[in-house]
Amino acid sequence: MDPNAGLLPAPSRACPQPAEPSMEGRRSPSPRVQGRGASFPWNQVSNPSLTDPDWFWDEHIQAKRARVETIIRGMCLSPNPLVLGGARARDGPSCPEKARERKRKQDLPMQQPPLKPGPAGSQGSRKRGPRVREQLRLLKQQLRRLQEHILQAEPRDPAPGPGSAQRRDGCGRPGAMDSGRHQGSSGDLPGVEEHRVAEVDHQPEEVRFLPSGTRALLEILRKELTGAVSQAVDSVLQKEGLNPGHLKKAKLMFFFTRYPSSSLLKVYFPDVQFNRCITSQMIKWFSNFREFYYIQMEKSARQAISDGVTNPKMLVILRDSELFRALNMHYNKGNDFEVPDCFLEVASLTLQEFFRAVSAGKDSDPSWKKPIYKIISKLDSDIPEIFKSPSYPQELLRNEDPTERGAAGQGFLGLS
DNA sequence: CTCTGTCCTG
DNA sequence: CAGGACAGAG
Repeated sequence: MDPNAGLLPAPSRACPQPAEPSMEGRRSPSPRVQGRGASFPWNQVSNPSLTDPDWFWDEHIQAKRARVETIIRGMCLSPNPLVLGGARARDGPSCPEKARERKRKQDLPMQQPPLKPGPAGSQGSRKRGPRVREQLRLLKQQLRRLQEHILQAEPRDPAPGPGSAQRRDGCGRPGAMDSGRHQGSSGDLPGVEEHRVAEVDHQPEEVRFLPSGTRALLEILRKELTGAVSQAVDSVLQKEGLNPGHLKKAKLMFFFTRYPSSSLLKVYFPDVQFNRCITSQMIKWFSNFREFYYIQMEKSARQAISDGVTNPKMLVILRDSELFRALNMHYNKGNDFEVPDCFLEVASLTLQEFFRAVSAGKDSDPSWKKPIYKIISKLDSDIPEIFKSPSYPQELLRNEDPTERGAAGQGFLGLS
């Protein structure tokens, strides 16, 4: 039954954080990086001595090394420092794992506050996705290299003429330390980009006094730091998990399928790494979709009855009806997708079933909706192939603009 | 016991 | 929409 059974590593104890947090946490890392860039030591130097460049050099290298070491130390102590900021708000006893979780950790009272994931080093890294762990490992490695470069340079240049430092450790070549990453990940963070531009174009006076070799090194250091940090932030947040785009897609898929199986979901979300948590979250989405759907149907059916309608066949949902407006607003907010006819047919049928049931007084039975659910569950249609594309709703996401685009029915035609 | 799905709540 | 309780099927 469970396609996941046997595929998942048994010890997957708890689930990665749900999607919601990571969606919103996306903005938080930016200021963090900016802050670091903004407080780089050379911005604070008040009166560099031209006659004693060595002193100057040592002071700043010391300071910089201290910073880097702090970072590295931080990385070692806390395997996941970057996520703690805001992305884990709803982490905790949320996934289906929790039941077993409670069983295993018998030493923990069930009421224990779901706060800390625990001492970072010990159990923190055990459950984390191999992907993230790998990324963090790479980051540590990068920072380590950075530190080594600093240490190499520290014995100071006798006369840091143009290029002397470069020749010694190879740092002079742009990209010597790049070794194939960088790829614009830092550029993805607007704040970082701004800093880079600003500091390159308006180098503080103090920096100009530095020997060119030193300047080059500082430049590289800065790029490495901002690059590495922002890349780490990106990769950690990258959204393993579900993002708003996935939600949007799921809603559109609801027009075709009300009861998608988990295996179907896997096929239509090839970019999602499914695990128990993700799967149940997505199933939950559809459950929520259905809830809204059935509530609307029941409401409409009762309305029709009170309006004096007697023949269920009269109940057909057209694109200009109130019911359609509500549904479209819920599943297709931007009105940027053309609701398929098959959905309207199924919806009309659902409405009629509710009408019949309520008319016949079936609603006195506590489980009177069950038969209706059963009927509707057999009316799923095929989902267009395009939905199998990982980036399908991408184009639609641009129009996420909340500033209304004409209510129901009109926006689409009106704007085309 | 696990997986799904519903219901109710925030 | 997420959490959590709960029910039913397997």
